[in-house]
Amino acid sequence: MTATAGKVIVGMSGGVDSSVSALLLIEQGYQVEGLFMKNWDEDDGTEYCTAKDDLADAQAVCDKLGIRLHTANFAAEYWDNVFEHFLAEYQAGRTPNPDILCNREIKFKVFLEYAEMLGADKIATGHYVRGGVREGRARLLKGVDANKDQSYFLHAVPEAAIARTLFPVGELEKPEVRALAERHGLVTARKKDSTGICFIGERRFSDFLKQYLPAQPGTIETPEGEVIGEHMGLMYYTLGQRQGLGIGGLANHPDAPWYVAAKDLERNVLIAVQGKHHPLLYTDSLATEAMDWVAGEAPADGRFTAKTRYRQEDVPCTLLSRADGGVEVRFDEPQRAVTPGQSLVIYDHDICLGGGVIRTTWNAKEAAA
RNA sequence: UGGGGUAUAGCCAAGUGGUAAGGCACCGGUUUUUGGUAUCGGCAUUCCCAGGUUCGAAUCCUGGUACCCCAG
Repeated sequence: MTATAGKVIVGMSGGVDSSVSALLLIEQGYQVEGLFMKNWDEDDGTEYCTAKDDLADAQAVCDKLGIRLHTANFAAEYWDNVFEHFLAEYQAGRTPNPDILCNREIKFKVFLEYAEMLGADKIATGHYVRGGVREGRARLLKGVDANKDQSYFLHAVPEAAIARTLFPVGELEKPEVRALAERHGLVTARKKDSTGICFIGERRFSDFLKQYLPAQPGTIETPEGEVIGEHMGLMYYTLGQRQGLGIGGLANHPDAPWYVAAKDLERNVLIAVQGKHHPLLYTDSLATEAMDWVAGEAPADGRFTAKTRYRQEDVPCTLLSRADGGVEVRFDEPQRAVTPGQSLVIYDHDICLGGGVIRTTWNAKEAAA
């Protein structure tokens, strides 16, 4: 068994999922080594120095499992291939998802190449997805734990990389993962799930962005043009957002909270509407930039389900491919706050087919009426 | 300087003698490998100020102050 299983390098983040991934691979007979990546060099003091703790945890787990832990710093690649694009998107008024790019450009590219250099046959990560090859083509499936499924973040990873990656925890429910870690005495067993941008961590978001993008204050207005507040810069807000608008009670307006409905870049005006379900927050159609298809090519036009953001149910839609590599999608029901810059990800039941960045949205129903 | 009105938390706002609703905003926790959403909790010993009546006042009385409206 050991002779055929091969060498796997696991991306160890210092969290419970990658810890258990390493554990499972060892049990499966692989020759396992770990690799801890540091892809963000702190420049703002000691407040967010969690990377050190994470490394210590990863090391402790590897020691416990009796495997070697490598470390690598891909901060330069991260900055050039992920962060600069992230800033450019915000600058343009969109809301990017850096972790999707991070997976494609760092974890499943730079890391994969580095692992191959170390002699690995395959890599592994702690993502809640299932990989596999069928009829010669790689496939990406949702994780077994529907609540933790992370296929949304991996839809842009190329077929060849998926084919060389193992996702041990994708077959498990999160509670099982924690129980396994507990049973094997791994220090990460009860560690809180990490959140925030991968490798950067949790931040006060607009403060974080302000370090890179200068403030450009303007007014907040209702769709009718009534000025109801001031914003610090359109790039600090996203569609559907409630917190941070600072709009208190207004005479002659109801008690409901205000949400961002649109950005008027020409006038530098943020358009806000009142009530979580205001019609202007909903659209039923969208068009994307060029798509990334897991299997390398687009499926036939037709009926699928899709997500417009992480952790939302995928909902029924009709897909139409365009000649430029993008797609147009029409949802059966209008969707709330579909946001340019975020990604549309297409599913066929449990199969993640691929996705692309949302470029524009509109309402087909209104247009037809 | 004639008349009328209003003054309650950052904002909107209930409360007209019985010991300060509610909403928004904000802050904190939870959820979450983006942003956001959602959810839970916190948030006026005090009602423009000073006196007075009363067992008891944001609520009644007196005197100030500020703002608004109408009329000049």
